[in-house]
Amino acid sequence: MCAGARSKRGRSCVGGATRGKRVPRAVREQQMLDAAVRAFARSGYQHASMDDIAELAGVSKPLVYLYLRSKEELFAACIRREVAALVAAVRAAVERGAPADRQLWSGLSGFFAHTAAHPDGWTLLHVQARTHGRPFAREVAAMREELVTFVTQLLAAAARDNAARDQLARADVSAIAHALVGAAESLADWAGDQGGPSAQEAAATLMDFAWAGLGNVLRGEGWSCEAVSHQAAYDG
Amino acid sequence: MCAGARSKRGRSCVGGATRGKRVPRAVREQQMLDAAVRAFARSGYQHASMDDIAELAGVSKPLVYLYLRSKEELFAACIRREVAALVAAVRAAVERGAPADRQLWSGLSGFFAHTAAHPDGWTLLHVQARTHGRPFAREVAAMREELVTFVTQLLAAAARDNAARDQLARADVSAIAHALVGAAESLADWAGDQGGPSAQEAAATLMDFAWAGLGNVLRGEGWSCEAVSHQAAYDG
Amino acid sequence: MCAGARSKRGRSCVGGATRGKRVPRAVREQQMLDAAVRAFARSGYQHASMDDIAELAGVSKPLVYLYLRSKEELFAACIRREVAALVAAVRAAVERGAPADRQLWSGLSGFFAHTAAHPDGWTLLHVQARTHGRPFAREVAAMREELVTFVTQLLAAAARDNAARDQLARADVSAIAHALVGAAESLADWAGDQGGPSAQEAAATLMDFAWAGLGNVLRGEGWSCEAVSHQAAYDG
Amino acid sequence: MCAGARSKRGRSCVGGATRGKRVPRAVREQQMLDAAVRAFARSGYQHASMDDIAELAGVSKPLVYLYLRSKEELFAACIRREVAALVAAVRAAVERGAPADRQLWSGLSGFFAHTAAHPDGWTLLHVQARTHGRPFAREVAAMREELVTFVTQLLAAAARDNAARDQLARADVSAIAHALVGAAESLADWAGDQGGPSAQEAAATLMDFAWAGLGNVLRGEGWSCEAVSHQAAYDG
DNA sequence: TATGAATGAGCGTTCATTCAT
DNA sequence: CATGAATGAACGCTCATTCAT
Repeated sequence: MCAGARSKRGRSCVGGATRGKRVPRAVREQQMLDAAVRAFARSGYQHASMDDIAELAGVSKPLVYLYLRSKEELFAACIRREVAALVAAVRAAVERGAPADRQLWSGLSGFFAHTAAHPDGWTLLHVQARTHGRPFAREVAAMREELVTFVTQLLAAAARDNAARDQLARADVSAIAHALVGAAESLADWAGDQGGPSAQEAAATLMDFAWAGLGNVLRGEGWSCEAVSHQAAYDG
Repeated sequence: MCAGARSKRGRSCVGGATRGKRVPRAVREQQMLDAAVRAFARSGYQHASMDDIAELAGVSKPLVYLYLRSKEELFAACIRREVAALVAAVRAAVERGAPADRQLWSGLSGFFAHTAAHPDGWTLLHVQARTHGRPFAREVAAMREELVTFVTQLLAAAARDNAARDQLARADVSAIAHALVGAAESLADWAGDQGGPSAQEAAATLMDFAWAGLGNVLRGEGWSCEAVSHQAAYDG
Repeated sequence: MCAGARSKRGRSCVGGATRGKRVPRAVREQQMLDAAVRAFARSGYQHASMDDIAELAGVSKPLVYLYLRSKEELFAACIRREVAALVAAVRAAVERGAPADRQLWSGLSGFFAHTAAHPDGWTLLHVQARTHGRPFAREVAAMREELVTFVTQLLAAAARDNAARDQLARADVSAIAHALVGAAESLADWAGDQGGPSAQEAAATLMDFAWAGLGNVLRGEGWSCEAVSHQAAYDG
Repeated sequence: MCAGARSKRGRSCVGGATRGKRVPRAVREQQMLDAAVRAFARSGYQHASMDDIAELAGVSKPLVYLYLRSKEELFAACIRREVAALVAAVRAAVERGAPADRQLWSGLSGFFAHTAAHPDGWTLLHVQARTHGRPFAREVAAMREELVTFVTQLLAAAARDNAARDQLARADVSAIAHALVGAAESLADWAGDQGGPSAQEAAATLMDFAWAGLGNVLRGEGWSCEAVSHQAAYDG
């Protein structure tokens, strides 16, 4: 593979890309996106040059421009593809119709499994996209909001079954959802390092940790800085 | 202020900087760091040019190089300053000698208060520093590890008083600490947007949410995906 | 020629370069080297800017970098080309198989003819290359050593036929070769000025001057500062 | 010495310079010239910065400007000083009134002795001054012309005593003088390297080599490319 | 479909030089 | 006599982008 490549720096093409062959557009585009996601994730948006990406994709630079117009649009296309893939993975993992906690757990499992399986994609979304200009950050923020909304709905569903539902302000639920998503992201990063937990472990830990806290809040029994109620947490 | 400025693009200087005046080196350096933190946080490392920073600081570019050697060293100096400031803020906020939960709460309050008061610094650390090269990311990672360690110790202290201490694996505590820090970061970001909660609210929500979960884990009563034990969370 | 040139300073391109046309890489490279040799020789390494050279070559600056990587490599390429050309010219001029003196004379003729025909190249080697960094100087020194060695061999060949061969220390031959090459260089410089001799004249003068001195040394009849033997030189 | 120096790179001052002391102008100027000659010779004109020179001289930069106006004038002053020193050394070495060959020999001895004793000065004149702009090269060329003229006069004096004087064209003498000076320079360079000859050896070798050749030319018995007269050189 | 050739624009960096004290 | 503070101008180099084929 990568037969005709005369890579200046000896790098080979990504995936099964073979240089010089006539290949349908759709396939070439995916090759380019593969290369770009990898390059952007590993080198950063600025440091990854169009030359690098073209070479990694096994095509000439003008072809990249022909298909993807500009570096910004290429980056945007990468983000869109990875966002779609992550959302799809989470959606597919969620067990619809199951109780809220089970849905949350399955969604988290899917999330951790996907980020672990696609580290470059996760880095692209979590690290690179936020750093380079509003439009990209917005795209990721939109996805994040989608996830937060999904979590919020699950929390609301749980609350619906609960006697204390009225005491639950919408803002509280949102805040908890944000905290939960942030915790998940943090664990996903940590899981990416060596020494971190597996996807299953991460999901389990987070559920252990979060669900009780949620119940607590729903019952209106939150920890209070005024009270000495912190005793409640570890007293039997 | 900014009297003699002949800003090419009409931008004014940051802070109380006045262009053209003779100022002692230490003062100028702080002005430069102020400008650089702002520029880096808002435009990103690559997009913020040394020209921009110099102009924002109200000095000429060579002076920036004379005092701070290079763009990389300038960025590093910014990160170091902001890391030190954030760590100091948290340290100062923690009520030493208080019970673990109270310490955690006060630390979180300090954290949220500082990030809210210094949004550019927080963006620099949380968003920009991770993206641009290992050395910077390492510096921030070290700070993060320091916070995680601090949280871990608090959790361990809480566990020590608890009957179920033996059931608590070290890894679990670490994971929870990571989750907690991630949740805090997420809330700090959210609080930075308009519409987000205040520092006090964020700290309170997170404590509500986290402390119960922690107690739950400590009691070994974690949510389990096999059991229907999720009922326990919202059942009375 | 130099049709589309919009030279900022009104300078025209070197040689037959026409700006803007698509030209094969090999040709462009030679045009660039032509321009660079000229610029370096006339302005010096530091004073000749890459902008100047690009303009003189009738191309844009990035193209120079694309083909020749950096100013240093460009300079090195110039030196290598001129070294090769000078050595080739001398080699081609030498009449192999002829007696040593005839070989020396023909070599000198070739040397003077080439330096006179390529004054910029000669300046580059003799004046500029020695001044700017070890690697360049080394390259020229290597060529010089090659010439010195060649001369040394000729002198040794002459000595071999001579009865006094044993009295000739190796160091003496080396020293004479160095002196001879230095004399040739000096004459080449002088011939470059207006008013200087032609190549033929220079070669003849130097031979007149050198060959007798050489015979003298070979016979062990050198001038001596102690003796009044200087009389021998101008006495009949 | 060099007491108050806060050299950024730990370099000490040249000679006996002591930083910060009040020192008469003439002395300071010589310190600066010492430093500049050294810096220019070793780093080249461009690479030696005014900061380096000031630091090496143990003074602040503005003082250098106060005394020597500009980098170009500083360089010119260095050249003038070194030219004067070299010319003075040669003049002092020449035994006036002695026969021409003895004068030439003593002059050469003085030349080699001085260049060996002041390698930075010699490098400045022979390598640096020619490379950087016309005015400097002219200054050195003038000195060279002075030496060539002196040699020419000696040769002419020798010829005057010779029967064949009429056959000696002025151009020939000039050419021989140029060759001789070039040979001397080449030997001076070579003597600067390790492994090269001493001043005395260089002078002796050059006289051995040159004086016979000169006599030969004066007698009109030069080597000829047409004749097979090269035999004459090494035949008894 | 695919590419070799070419460029405009900008950035990081350096340095000779000058005030104000 | 001597200097810390400050800058205008230029240069090496890179890169996204576009023709012409």
